[in-house]
Amino acid sequence: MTTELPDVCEPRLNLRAPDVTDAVATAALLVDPIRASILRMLADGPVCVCEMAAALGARENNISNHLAKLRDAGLVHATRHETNARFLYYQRDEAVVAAARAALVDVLR
Amino acid sequence: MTTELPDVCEPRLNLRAPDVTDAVATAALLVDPIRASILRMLADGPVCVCEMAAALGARENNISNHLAKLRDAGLVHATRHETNARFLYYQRDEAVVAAARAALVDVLR
DNA sequence: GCGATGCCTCAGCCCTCCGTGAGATGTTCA
DNA sequence: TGAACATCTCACGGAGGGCTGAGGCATCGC
Repeated sequence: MTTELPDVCEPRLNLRAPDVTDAVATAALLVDPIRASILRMLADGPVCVCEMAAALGARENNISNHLAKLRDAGLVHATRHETNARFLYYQRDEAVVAAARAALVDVLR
Repeated sequence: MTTELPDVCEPRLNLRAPDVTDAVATAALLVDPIRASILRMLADGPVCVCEMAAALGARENNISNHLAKLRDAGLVHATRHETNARFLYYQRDEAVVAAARAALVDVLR
């Protein structure tokens, strides 16, 4: 990459717009503090909805709304607890998370 | 990190909320396609406002509004062209960009 | 079975943010 | 000097997204 300013006085009108759709979609998920906190918490292992609600000081249906968006994006999925199936434990899909991370890093690299 | 579900039937109410303020602030800048495209374009070297407007198909005052937010965040700064001072060339502050990237990666890692 | 618990979905209100237009500043050129 | 250009700032109107409450489904303990 060139850190120099271009010599020409004429603006370059042939510059192409980069493709940032994946990075923007990921940023749209991270822009909410609750969703960002959820993704960070799940980096340390599975967490159930009521645990997230308690840790983040939010109501459970609010957490559930945000989890729906993360689920639709494929970043997380839920499994029921073996001995107490009332609890839904969420965990990340690390392959999708890695792709999302790569898209963000590509913009800021 | 543990990928296993916890054995206890009692939810863990002692989980702490992570600090995601820096990542959220960065995501708030990347969530707009124009700002994300600007940051990606500037990775290849300085670009002036009219060049961004032409490449992205947006009006110059719109680009300028977005550049103001990136400037306030310290991610970019402007220098006038030496031989034609009408043109403002923007470039990234790579130290700030690296910090923003690190904050995002920390949430998704 | 019945109540309590954990979680989900949906509609509604509210707030924030983006694009636009107008006006202002600074620079170049004739 | 005046016109054209490049850019900035601000106020306004509209669209999108978050929080809430109500209602519903599934599971566990008594």
